[in-house]
Amino acid sequence: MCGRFTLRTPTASIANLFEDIAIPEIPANFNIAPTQKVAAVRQRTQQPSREFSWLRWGLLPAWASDIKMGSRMINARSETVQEKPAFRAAFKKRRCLILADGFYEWLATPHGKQPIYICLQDERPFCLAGLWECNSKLESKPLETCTILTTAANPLVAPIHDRMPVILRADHFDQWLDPDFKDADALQNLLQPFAAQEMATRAVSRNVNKVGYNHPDCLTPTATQGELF
DNA sequence: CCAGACGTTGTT
DNA sequence: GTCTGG
DNA sequence: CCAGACGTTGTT
DNA sequence: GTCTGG
Repeated sequence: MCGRFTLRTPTASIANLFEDIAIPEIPANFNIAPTQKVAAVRQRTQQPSREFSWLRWGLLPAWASDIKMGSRMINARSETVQEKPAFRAAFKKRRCLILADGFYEWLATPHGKQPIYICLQDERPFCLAGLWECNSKLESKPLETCTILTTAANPLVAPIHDRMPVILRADHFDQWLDPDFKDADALQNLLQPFAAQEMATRAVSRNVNKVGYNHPDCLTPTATQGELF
């Protein structure tokens, strides 16, 4: 699954992914958690251009009347997302990209939970497949929220966890973002596990949840990586 | 018909 | 909003 | 996902 | 143990 991730790449490099979109300054965050604002790109219906948005992580359907519902909707299974009542409307018309450059999975060991950081081998930023919603029933201002799709773990991640977030290749951005693209099977085909040979894992400091979201020590390698599996 | 759920993960 | 269960 | 709380009453 | 908040 994906319950914590990072976005620490300098904003100028992130902007290179989207030449046509104005990207605001994005502070490095080494520990992005549910309910926080995540950096996203989306395209609204009947509007030609894409836009950058900050979205609250934890999808709250338009009809939800309890904000608690959103904090549990941090992931959507790609295998069932098109049918689930909480996600299917967003899947049809409100798909988005969530900017990231790595994510954490927690490996249970005899000595406790060991955070493992997973990113691309070249550590470049990438996009996670997301959905977004707008809810106006709860607060005076409309609340825009999102969720991250998950899929089966690839062979690199499988020893740590059986699920991983959907990473989209740049040549799939167009279809994923287009609210008028209706081919459900084609969309489903975008949600495959990312190539293991292009990714890397490393055990990192257990202080990831103590040192603070903006602290690079989140990614300090630990010495025990070889003993973990 | 109305009432109530609407989700994922990991663990047992 | 829409489906399921009673 | 993890960390932290997990309660009520009366008074300010 | 389980829920809530971040």
